[in-house]
Amino acid sequence: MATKNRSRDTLLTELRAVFLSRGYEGATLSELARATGLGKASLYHHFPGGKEEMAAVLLRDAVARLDQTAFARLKEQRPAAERLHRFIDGFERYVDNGERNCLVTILAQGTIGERHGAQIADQFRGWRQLLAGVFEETGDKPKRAMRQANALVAGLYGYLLTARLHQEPQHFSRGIKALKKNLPELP
Amino acid sequence: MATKNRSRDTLLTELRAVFLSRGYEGATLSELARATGLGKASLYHHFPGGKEEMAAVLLRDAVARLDQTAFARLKEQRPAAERLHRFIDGFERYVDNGERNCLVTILAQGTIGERHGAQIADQFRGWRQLLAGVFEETGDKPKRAMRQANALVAGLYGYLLTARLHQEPQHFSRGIKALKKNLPELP
DNA sequence: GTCTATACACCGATAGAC
DNA sequence: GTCTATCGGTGTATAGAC
Repeated sequence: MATKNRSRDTLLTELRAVFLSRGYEGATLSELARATGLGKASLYHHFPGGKEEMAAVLLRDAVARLDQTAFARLKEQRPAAERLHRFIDGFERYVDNGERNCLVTILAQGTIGERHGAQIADQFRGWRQLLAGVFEETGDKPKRAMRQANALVAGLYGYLLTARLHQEPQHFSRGIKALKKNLPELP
Repeated sequence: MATKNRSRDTLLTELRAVFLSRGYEGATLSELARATGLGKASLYHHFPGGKEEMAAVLLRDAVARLDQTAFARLKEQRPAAERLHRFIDGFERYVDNGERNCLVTILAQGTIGERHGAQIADQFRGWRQLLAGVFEETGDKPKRAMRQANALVAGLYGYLLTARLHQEPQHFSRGIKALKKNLPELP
């Protein structure tokens, strides 16, 4: 499994880079082929559905990565406050300290967003529930826990976006530090 | 299909809608023509530089609107805390209570972002300085004032982005309410 | 100012050899 | 699995009549 998936993982990594920097509509088959070192026809061997299938696969993959790298940490066997910190650390790693964007937000626009927007929304609502539950464990009442969950996710994505607008990757790291300060203290 | 006597503002409004929903690369001349009711060739009369000029004009226009509608309120002759509230209200209006996206963030990606990213970054750094100055007036020390400025802008854009991810426009309004609670109290 | 008609490059996608 | 060659369609952009 690991051997078989290694080359496909490499392929996905190269394709992901193109979609991240160009968006779905901006990513052309020529550029995708060049980035992978394959011919255009070869890409259709791996993705018979063409560009749209590539994006769909990468979207599912990005959601899985975000879940495993960040949100899954909220379910570990640890004190709630510690889980929150580890979640933020995971998100930081997912976006490579603010230097990489989140592919889910890129693909949530335009054609792909229209097709998979409902699924994305369901996923984020689930994550929000999970996060709010952890805040409740720290002592927050349900309503406040939900507000805290919303504020945290909005903060993470907001700093990521404004770091790009400012063209200052450090902006993200500093923001994340501030978000952590607002969290319940570690035991 | 719309009115025959269209002003330039009307034209820009129709073009803006297309770029907002499709992005720069996704907006085609055919769709831009259809949205305006003009032929493709007629668009080149108004924008000799074609699609790229349309985007450049709309980007400048969006920056000006954001400045006038939101950030300019930070310079009014009022108590600092009141100016902060009015700034947030202005931003809310700029994005139509979370139902419209900010064109600057849309065009900051892809081709246009590569060409105008430095200008956009300068603009946002200026706005950040302005905002931090107002926080200083409310009693914050420079370092904290800057953090507050960053947190506020990240919050505004973060709630705007996550509202779209959740497909819940109300998510934005609730988030804005929370942001206001963290502000210095009104006199 | 707006139109019709058109140029021509590139798009996504397929056929078929190897 | 990868390639070369090529398809039909659409993209941006222009020419020129009205």
